[in-house]
Amino acid sequence: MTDTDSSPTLERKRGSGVKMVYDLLRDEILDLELAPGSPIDEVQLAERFKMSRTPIREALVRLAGEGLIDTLPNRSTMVSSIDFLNMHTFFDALVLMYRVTTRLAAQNHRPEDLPIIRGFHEDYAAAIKSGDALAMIATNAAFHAAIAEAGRNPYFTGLFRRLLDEGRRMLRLYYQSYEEQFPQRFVDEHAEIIAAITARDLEAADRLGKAHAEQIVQQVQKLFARKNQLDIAL
Amino acid sequence: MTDTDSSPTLERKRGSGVKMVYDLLRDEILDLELAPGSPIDEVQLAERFKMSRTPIREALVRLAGEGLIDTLPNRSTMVSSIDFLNMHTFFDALVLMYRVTTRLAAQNHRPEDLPIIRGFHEDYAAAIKSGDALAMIATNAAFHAAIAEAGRNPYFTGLFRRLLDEGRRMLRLYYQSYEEQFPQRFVDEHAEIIAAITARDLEAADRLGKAHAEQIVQQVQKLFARKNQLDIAL
DNA sequence: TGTATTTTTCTTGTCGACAAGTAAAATACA
DNA sequence: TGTATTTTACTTGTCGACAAGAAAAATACA
Repeated sequence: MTDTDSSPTLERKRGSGVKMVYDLLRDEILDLELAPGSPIDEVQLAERFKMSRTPIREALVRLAGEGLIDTLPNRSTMVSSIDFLNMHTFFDALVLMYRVTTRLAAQNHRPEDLPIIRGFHEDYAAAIKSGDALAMIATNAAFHAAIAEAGRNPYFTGLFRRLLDEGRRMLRLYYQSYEEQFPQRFVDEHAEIIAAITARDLEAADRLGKAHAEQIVQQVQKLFARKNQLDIAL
Repeated sequence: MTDTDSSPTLERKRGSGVKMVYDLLRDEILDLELAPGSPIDEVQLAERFKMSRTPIREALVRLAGEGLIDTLPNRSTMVSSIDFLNMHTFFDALVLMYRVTTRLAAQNHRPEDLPIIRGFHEDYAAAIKSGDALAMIATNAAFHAAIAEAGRNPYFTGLFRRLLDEGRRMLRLYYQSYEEQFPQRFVDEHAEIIAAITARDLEAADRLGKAHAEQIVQQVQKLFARKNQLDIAL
């Protein structure tokens, strides 16, 4: 292995470019660094990442497949908007997935899953304590995603992940302007959920998952209502 | 608009190429004309469709996003295999989606949805009568997809459509060698489901959707068991 | 003859250039 | 001055060619 390469940062491994662009754009979209409706320009991205348009294009096709960007044929492509009118369909799906993934975790989890779940549980508790709203969102999502993985149904985990992503985007929109606390109660509920999963108590897991999801949805809706009220007042 | 074009078939509209390739390959995969594991060669497809590899590639990226093909980096890409080991996760998801979409249809359907649903119901009855197994699969899927649309939750309809696609592929595998009848009973159950939706009876819709789904799953599993038994005997 | 190494072949990944299509700008016309 | 039409500018879609990586084939060596 002769080390004659002089520019290590410029030379990426073949195929790593699309993944990098995909991951980065995905994060920027979900973190609202790229606001909904923002135009996405291929040549601009090509210059930014110092590669040709081809791999950029592939990343964009993937993102479009997940509904994160919208493409108008022959015209432009932009970050997809958040559909507030049909938010209830989102909440319906979210609650059901919370329920079913928690139940399946109680049924199908393996011993090695529990430490992972507990780890995210502690991260979440820490986020609550520190008052970092964005960390709360992230760790809560990670906690429930880990539970879903332990349930071992890829169809459900797939949908659930998409919903959590979309939720991340929506919450980010509101937490930009507010510092809000998720109540301590959520931490206790997480602990109960872990107990039910560990005990393989399907019914309890189902019930707790549903109740917890509805709590969260209520909290979010309360947040939205207050925000809208303020918007109207201003 | 001067009509100087001499070769109408060769000149496709800009952007229509990827859709054509995508749709066609998708159908071929779901109909098992392309068997699971079949290699997919870009240049071969490019020659077949008389276009460059670029639009072919875009179609393949889309198909990969839906899990219909698997790509080994720098090596090959092939039609994704059917996972028989974890078929129960597929059935779990399918039953739940049958349930929830039927319930939501009872809740959210609009008058204009019912004729569409009834239309597919009649198509299904006709398929049963004619004994055409593949038509049974297709019309049954169309019937339930229409119900899901009437439920108006894009998250659920999205997952459900994917599940129905995957089911189409699995059943196609078994109906290649067998001529099997779905019982007349399924037609009656469809009629009951329509009645519950029309009456906006959520609980009945939920119950019927679940029972119907479990019937179908049982039927399919029975089919699989007999097929496997035969395979062993041979 | 059997194994390690090199060479070849084949497929995918990336590139730069060009063509088609659309929106905005500029011009013509009333 | 206001509207219709042409021109321009810019973005996306497609192409052909080349480079990188990996498997298969061929060769060298014991």
